[in-house]
Amino acid sequence: MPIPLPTVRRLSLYLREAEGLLQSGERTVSSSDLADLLAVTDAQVRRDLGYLGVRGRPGIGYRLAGLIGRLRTALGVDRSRNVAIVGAGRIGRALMAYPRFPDRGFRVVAVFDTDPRLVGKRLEGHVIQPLEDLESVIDEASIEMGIIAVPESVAEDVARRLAACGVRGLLNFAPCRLDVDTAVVDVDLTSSLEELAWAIAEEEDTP
Amino acid sequence: MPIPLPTVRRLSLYLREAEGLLQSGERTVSSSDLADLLAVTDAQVRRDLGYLGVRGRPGIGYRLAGLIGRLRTALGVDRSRNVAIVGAGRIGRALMAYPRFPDRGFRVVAVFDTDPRLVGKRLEGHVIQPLEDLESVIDEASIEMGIIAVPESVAEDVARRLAACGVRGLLNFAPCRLDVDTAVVDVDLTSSLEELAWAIAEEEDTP
DNA sequence: TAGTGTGAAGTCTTTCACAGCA
DNA sequence: TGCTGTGAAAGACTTCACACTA
Repeated sequence: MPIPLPTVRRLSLYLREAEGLLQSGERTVSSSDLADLLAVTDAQVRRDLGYLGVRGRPGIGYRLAGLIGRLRTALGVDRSRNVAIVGAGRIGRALMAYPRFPDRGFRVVAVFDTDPRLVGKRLEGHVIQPLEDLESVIDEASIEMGIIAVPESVAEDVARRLAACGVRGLLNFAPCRLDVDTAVVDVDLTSSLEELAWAIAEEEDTP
Repeated sequence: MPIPLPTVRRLSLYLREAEGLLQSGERTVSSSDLADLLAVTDAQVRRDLGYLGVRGRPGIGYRLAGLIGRLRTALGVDRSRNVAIVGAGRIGRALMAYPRFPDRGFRVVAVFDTDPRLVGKRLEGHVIQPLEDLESVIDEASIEMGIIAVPESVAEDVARRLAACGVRGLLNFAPCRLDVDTAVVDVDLTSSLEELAWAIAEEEDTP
C-alpha cells in the first residue's frame, strides 16, 4: 500500500526524534512517547509505522535501532545524495552552510550563479561556478537533487535545465510553480508567513 | 464554516497568481485559469473561493480586484504586521533582506542575537540588538510575529519568551517542536529535502 | 455560451476501540 | 500489565456533475 504524503512528512519527524532518543541512551520507544513528542495521537504513530512494516513489541515499544534504519530507507536517506545549489544569494549561502544537510547525507557538491562578481569566488567553502557550466558539472558529479535559490524570473528556466540533465528532484525556494516533470518540493517563505498571519487573524475572530 | 488548512495554503498561492494577473493587465480570472496556474482542479478553486464568500460571475469569472482584497483579509495580510527575527546567523540574515516580506506587509522591525560580535552591528539594514532586550523592545515596537532562526538548543526558550511578551505567532526554522501555546508554523529544511528524497526513491521503485 | 455554486459521491486520512501478545 | 496492530467508524478533503445564470 502506498504511503500517504502526510505520513511521509511525519516520518521525517519520527526520524529526528528517534535519533535524539538513541543519542540520549534510549533503546526503545513506544507509540505514545513519539506521539507526545510530535503532538499527534499514538494511534497515528502506530498506523504510520505500520505502513513501513516496522513491528513493535507489545508491552515494550519499537527498537530504536531498527526503527531508525527503516525510516532512513523509507525516506531514501539511507545513503548520501549529491546536491547542487543554483543561486548564491543570501538564501543559497545559508543553505550551503546548513549543517543538517550533511548530517542527513545531503552533500552540496556544486554551486552555481551568474553574477560575475561571485563566479570563481569561494563562499562557505564552495567555489561558485558559472551557470553555463551547469550541464557539464552536473553530469560529472552525478548530482541527483537541485536547490533552486534564484529569482523567480529565471527559476523555471533553471528548473528545466536541471531536469533536462537528469536531476531527479528539486527543492524550490522561488515563489512560483515549476512546470517540469521532475519531483518538486516548494518552500515558500511568504506562504508560510501568510499561513501564520491567517492563524493569528483566525484566533482574533474566535477567541 | 471553518476554512480547511489545505485551503488556506492554496489561498496564499491564489493571491500570488491573482496579483500577477492584475499586474499584467487582466481584470478577471476564471476558476479554470487559476486551476491551471496552480495545477489543481477548477472545482477545487471554486470550492476554496466559496469558503471566502467570494462570488464570481457565470460566463466571466472572478473580478481580480475584489478577489485580491478578499484573499488579503482572509489571510490576515490586509494590513502591515511588525515582525522580529531572533538569530542573526545565515538564515536570519537571509530573512532580514527577503524582499517579499515587506511586499506582503511583513515589516522586520527588530533583530536579536546573543553573539557580542554581532550585537550593535548593522546587518542588512538592521541593527542587531542583544537578546536581553527582547522583552522591552517587543513591547515598545508592538511586534506580532516572531521568526525563530536560532540553534535548536535555545529555540524553545526563545519561543517561550516571545510568547510571554505577547507575540501572537512564530515562524520556526529550528528543527524541533515548540511547545508553546502560540500559533507556530514550522519550516524544516531537512524535512523538505527528505520529502524530496522520498519522492525520488518512490519513483525508483515504481517507475 | 462560458463559467459559477453546490449537493452528493467519492476518496483519503485520522481516530476509535479492542483483541491479542510479551 | 503495558503496549502493539488493525478492522471498522468517523471525519476531512476533493471531485463529480449539473442546474443555473449573466
